[in-house]
Amino acid sequence: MQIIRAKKILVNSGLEATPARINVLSTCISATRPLSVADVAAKVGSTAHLATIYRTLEKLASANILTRIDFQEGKFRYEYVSDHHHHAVCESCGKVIEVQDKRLEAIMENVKVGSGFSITRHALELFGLCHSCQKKG
Amino acid sequence: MQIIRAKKILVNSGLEATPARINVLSTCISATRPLSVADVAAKVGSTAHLATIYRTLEKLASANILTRIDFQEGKFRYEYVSDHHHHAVCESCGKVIEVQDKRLEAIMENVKVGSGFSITRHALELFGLCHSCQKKG
DNA sequence: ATTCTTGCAAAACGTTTGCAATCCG
DNA sequence: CGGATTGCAAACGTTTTGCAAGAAT
Repeated sequence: MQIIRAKKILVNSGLEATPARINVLSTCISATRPLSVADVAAKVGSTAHLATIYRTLEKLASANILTRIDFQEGKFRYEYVSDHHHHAVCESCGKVIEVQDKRLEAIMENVKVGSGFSITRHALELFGLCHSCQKKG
Repeated sequence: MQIIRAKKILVNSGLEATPARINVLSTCISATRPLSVADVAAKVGSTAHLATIYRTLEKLASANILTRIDFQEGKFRYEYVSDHHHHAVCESCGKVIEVQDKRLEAIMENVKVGSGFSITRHALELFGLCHSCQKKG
């Protein structure tokens, strides 16, 4: 459990450290992969209502404590991250691994878009088959 | 109108060239930006029921005639594309421009993911402010 | 005749919101 | 006290689905 850590993070960010928030955040910290709202709800049980989870995750994302991630499933996921990275998602079994490529980031930094856009964020997700699903054909 | 062209594309792909499909596809071909299902529905009027539009767009995407795009709005968009490219979306006014970066593609081609993923597709979207919205500050 | 496609209505999801009760500073 | 947070229920927008009617091969 990451309850103490979650509490510190909340206080550090000037957010009230309520039980609901502590539970939601510590769940995200403990997770090994980006969690959907339903995932979080299943983990926190009755300690936080679904609507509260939505509000909490949104608030934590606004505070840059969590990152909102989109695997193009028709719903969002949230991840507790320190370093910026991307994901490769297996389209067969759903396995997720983190991907980092310095060349990628270097390019992303200075993608100069012709018509003068100023880019504030980007979303890059990779999709394919993981090692074991490739063998299963 | 791109009706004749739409019809040819459908036949070429072995799909029945029904009025509903022709209307949906020619609408996408004529579009200057990725269309949501509601966008398509507004354009085709009563020539295709909403459920039919969903089914048609999905079918066209499966046949690689359209690309399904996700601007993280809670809904998908569809685009008729010949060349592979990405998008920059203005978060203020919604303006969309196409982005191409050969270095980006070159890297994407051989992102070797440690754990042996084989990458079949990727999604990259850029978000920020367009030229005129930057000035409006 | 048999398969594919469509319209319709209903339902399924994910998400948001109004409001009253409650908690916290 | 006064503002922030929560639970609840209801609503919302997008997408999917079962089914019967219709069209195509």
